[in-house]
Amino acid sequence: MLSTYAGTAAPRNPVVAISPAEAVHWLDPLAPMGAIVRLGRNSEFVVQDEPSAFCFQIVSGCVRTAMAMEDGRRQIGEFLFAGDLLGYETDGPQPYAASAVGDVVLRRFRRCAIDRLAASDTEFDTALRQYLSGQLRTARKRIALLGRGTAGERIMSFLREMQARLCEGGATAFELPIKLVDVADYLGLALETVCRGVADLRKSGAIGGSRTYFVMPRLALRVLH
Amino acid sequence: MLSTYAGTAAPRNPVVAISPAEAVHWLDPLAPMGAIVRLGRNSEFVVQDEPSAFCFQIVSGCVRTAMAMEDGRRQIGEFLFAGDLLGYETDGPQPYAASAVGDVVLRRFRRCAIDRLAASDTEFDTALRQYLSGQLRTARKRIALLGRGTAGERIMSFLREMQARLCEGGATAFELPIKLVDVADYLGLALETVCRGVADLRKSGAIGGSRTYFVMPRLALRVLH
DNA sequence: CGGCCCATTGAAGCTCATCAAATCGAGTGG
DNA sequence: CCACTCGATTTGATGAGCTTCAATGGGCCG
Repeated sequence: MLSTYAGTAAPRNPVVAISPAEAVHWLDPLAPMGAIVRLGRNSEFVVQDEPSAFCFQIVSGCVRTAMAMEDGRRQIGEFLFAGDLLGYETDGPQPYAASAVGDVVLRRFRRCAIDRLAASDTEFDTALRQYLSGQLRTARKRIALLGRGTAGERIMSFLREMQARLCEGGATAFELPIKLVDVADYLGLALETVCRGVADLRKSGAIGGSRTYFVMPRLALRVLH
Repeated sequence: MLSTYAGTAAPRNPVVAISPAEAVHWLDPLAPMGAIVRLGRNSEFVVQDEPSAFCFQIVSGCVRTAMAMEDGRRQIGEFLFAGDLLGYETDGPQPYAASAVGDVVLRRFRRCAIDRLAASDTEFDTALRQYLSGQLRTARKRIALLGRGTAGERIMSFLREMQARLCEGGATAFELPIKLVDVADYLGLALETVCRGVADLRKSGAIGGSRTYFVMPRLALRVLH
């Protein structure tokens, strides 16, 4: 596992779009220093409680971070998609493990390479800071969701997130590449609760589609932001 | 409210301690640009959903950030104490309001002043990045706690946090300056649940003290990290 | 001494977790 | 093409943990 190739691939989901076709990503300047890594479904490439000198940019596919407790409880920290950066913020034992949800392609960097580039490249430095700020805002929204949101709200919020990540432009339909177990551990719910919640949303007409296919309504009607 | 003075005060709870007596904080280089603000109990100085051009360093006292929903539910994002920085990560409408728990003294900066200093001072830039990374790690621990922790675990985790913030050196006893309502909204619980949880911890001997006074045991025995 | 804020305790109900079993769908091999 | 298998989703029944509502008690300040 964790095979390494020399090569590049154009990252999707750019933060800065210069032109519709040729997307520029803030991590691009770092690309030459990155090794491409290809992983199969469920392979774990960051181990909980062990230090890791690496960060990863998702090139394609979906990655999850997960914190496990001794008694089997599990919390998923985030799902990452093409363009996202993983593992920068923790130097030392990693509180969350990271693994591939499906097949993924990653670009691997040493953490210090990022720090070094930040020290010399002001633009990159700003982008990194904005990235961290954004992650922090996102994490805090999730704190409110997990602290005070009902099961239905958590599920709807999750689906909106996925819509934002998985739909091109203003599209509203997507195929969810994530299993219910993972969704449940992401939302702090039981798998059955998620299943029932989704069924309820479908029966009430709040969303459309069936099984792993979702059709979201246009407007964000009162979904905990 | 929100009166402003020119003046300085030595920040407690430094991130970098050069000598025991003369503590140096990473925000110190910014101090000359900051205005001192004194606020009374419960005064709100950042309003939810409204933009704010300012960041604040807590000089003394305790501050809370809170997100409120239309139906009265409320989530507290964090409690901040002397030395902490608030409000850097969000430029634009603030998802969380900020208010004083008791009387507080703050130092106020423009957000752009921080960015400007970061661009010119490498050491400060690094410290800022480490600060953001630390906040992110903290927020993600909280996500696991709120997603999967029981009431008892949340409460114990909160008390440990407070011990870390409020106790000098290795002390284990502290007076909690925060009301149960706020603790409840911080932990995503009902205030009665917090009250009962604390009572249970006391009855079982897991902690000591009474009312707002807490005596923690020495070792961290299985408290969700 | 009275009023107020907050902590505390009790009782009842609801949401969600847990346990168990049925069903579905995608492969896989005969 | 169909039977079989395995992983995943779905549905049902029951119960635990937490919330909610209500009332009491305790400390502090005017």
